[in-house]
Amino acid sequence: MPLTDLEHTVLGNVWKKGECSGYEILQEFTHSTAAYYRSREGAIYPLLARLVRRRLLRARADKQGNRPRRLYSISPSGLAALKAWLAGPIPEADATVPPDLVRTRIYFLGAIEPAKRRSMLRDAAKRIRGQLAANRRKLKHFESTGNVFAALAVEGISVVMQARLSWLRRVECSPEFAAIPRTAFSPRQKA
Amino acid sequence: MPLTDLEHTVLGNVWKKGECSGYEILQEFTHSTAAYYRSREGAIYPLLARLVRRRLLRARADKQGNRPRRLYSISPSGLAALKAWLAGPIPEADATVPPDLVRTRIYFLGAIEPAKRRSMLRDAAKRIRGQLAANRRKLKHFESTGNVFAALAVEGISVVMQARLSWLRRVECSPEFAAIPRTAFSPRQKA
DNA sequence: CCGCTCATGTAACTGGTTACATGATTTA
DNA sequence: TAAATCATGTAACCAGTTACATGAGCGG
Repeated sequence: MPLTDLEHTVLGNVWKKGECSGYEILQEFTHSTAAYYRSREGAIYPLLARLVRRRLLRARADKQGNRPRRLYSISPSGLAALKAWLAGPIPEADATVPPDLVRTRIYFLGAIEPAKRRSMLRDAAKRIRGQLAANRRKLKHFESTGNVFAALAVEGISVVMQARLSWLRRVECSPEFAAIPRTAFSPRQKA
Repeated sequence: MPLTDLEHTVLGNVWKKGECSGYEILQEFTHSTAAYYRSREGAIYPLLARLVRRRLLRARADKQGNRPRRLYSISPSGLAALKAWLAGPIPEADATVPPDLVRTRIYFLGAIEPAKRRSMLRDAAKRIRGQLAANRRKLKHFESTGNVFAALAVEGISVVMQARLSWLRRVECSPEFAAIPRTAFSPRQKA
């Protein structure tokens, strides 16, 4: 059975960190700025056990430190699986637009009155700007530590967030955001 | 219990279409360009039944047409739920970066050799360009039918896809895509 | 000694996926 | 008449969520 996206991502994280505890991996996910990756213990610990069972990760007990913990490292077959995922063809689904619940809301925004549409847009833009600020800090950190690929990925986050913002500004200027509300059964109604 | 994102989206679709069959809603999802929304019968039909049970949708049998089918329409409380979702504050998670498996791959791209990195980027860019072309057709369609909010949403897709593409081009120009491969345990190694 | 972080789990649940089943009607 | 599409489901499964449990060490 093929690995899930989350499994590939954990595999990649263990490769990138080198030998590390489950808790460290967990932190990486819970502290992620991207909500998508904020996984919990209930996801990560069983997943690590799964990858060990499949011999993609190796685990050993660490008694050196103060607290007892299990240290994971990637196995040769794990590295092979990671490389296959990275070098293999991009699944068509991974190239489609990522889900965006703000965009989805706008698709249905005709259902509420113009004043509320505008406040919704302002709210969305404000939150996205906040995300962008946090992102810039992250980028600086990765650049200063020479983590080149992480920096490139974070740049990718920034350009997408900026694109979303500039699009929201364009939406705000659209005539529909001052016009009379359009109702469900007269979708062709024009100003 | 609050509605899921998919439930809100279906609710919105029924509002937008007016009275319609489960199959029509299903088509909307299976034919979506965004992989995220490509739900199957097993998701949509039980979901519709759930919304009917919660009185957010109404169902009636249609015997007029050739094939027997159930027609769904949004109820007053359903419309209220939709409006509350649209006008309510954007959850912080919905404002974070959408997941992007291409970006995730790039985060770990140091694991494969430069030649493979480049071919991966070319592959990703090619597929995203294909998506963009399909998108332009959709935009034209919505513009010509006066579906203003759908057109705005599709514009949102376009700007994000273009941002991803321009970012991929920048990544391709980065020195790491010609340099010697970086390994897991010497992440600070520089050209 | 109280609360926080480190550290590892488990048990119940559930939304959505996969895959199958069924039958009628239209189109080639 | 065969294939495609319309149309509606169900049953098994499973990854990930929610929520809880536990205990050790550390800082104030």
